[in-house]
Amino acid sequence: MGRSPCCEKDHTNKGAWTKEEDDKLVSYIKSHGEGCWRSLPRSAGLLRCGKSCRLRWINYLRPDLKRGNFTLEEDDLIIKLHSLLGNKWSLIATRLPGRTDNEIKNYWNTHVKRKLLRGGIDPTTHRPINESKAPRDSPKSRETEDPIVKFFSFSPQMEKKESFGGERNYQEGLICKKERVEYPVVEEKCLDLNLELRISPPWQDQQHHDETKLRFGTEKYRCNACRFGVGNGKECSCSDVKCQIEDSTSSSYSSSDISCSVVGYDFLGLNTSVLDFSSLEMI
DNA sequence: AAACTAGCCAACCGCGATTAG
DNA sequence: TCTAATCGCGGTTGGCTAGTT
Repeated sequence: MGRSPCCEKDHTNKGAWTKEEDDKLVSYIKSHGEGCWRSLPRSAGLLRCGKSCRLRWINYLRPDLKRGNFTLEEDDLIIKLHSLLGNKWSLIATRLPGRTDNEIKNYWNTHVKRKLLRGGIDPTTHRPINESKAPRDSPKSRETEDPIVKFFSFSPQMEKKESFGGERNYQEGLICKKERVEYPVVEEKCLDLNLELRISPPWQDQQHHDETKLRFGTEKYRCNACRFGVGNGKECSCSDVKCQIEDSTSSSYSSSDISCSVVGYDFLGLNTSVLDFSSLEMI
């Protein structure tokens, strides 16, 4: 019973990929598309395991990969996302277009981790090292002290009473300037983060963008799932009014004015408007 | 110039979840 | 419903390169 084996392990190459293998893989995927990694090696004439092909494509050959050094913005974003998601590299990668989970993971282990440690930040907890060693007390104190909790302990839709001030503070790690701001605290929200994550790139797939624009004459009419790549595993039909109406994360719109630009999306289980990480102050 | 060390990163390994039969 | 393969992910490793002694 069950499926047939994915590959004959005795007859597969291992180790570094050659230019010829790369070419074969690229040209095969270009003409047949991604998917069915099991049968791909044989079809493409490669003596590789499907798993190996997939890895090579995703981490190295994909045309949309961004090469070169990480920018400061990417750096910050990685730290922020890691503080929220931990070692969920694939999820983090979805927020960094052109970067792969492997690349981010490597970057984290070789650069960011060290940088945080130098600054006295525990890269695992994202808290000052001294504090990380100390036993945690009550949930209440966590709510008031944990910068991550602080960040999510307010609704971004609430009006700011004061503009952000404050200074970058390495020792404090991801210290939110928001502690200086009077925000009504939305109780308990962050203590029980819904980690059924619906997180995805903030960027817009160009083709999708073009198609939508062509259809509506504007990119305005896009559901959140599409706008943010948040599909929740459901098939996207964003160009349909139906889809827009079913967009459960919408906060307010009328049928005559459906605009994703005013609609929130569900990030970490929090209904919120667009989450702008640039508003998070970090190192 | 040679030996050693540290950093980097592509690729492998093993595991859990999902899915085909 | 069960079994086994596939897929995707995170952790780890090994080889290459650059810098230092």
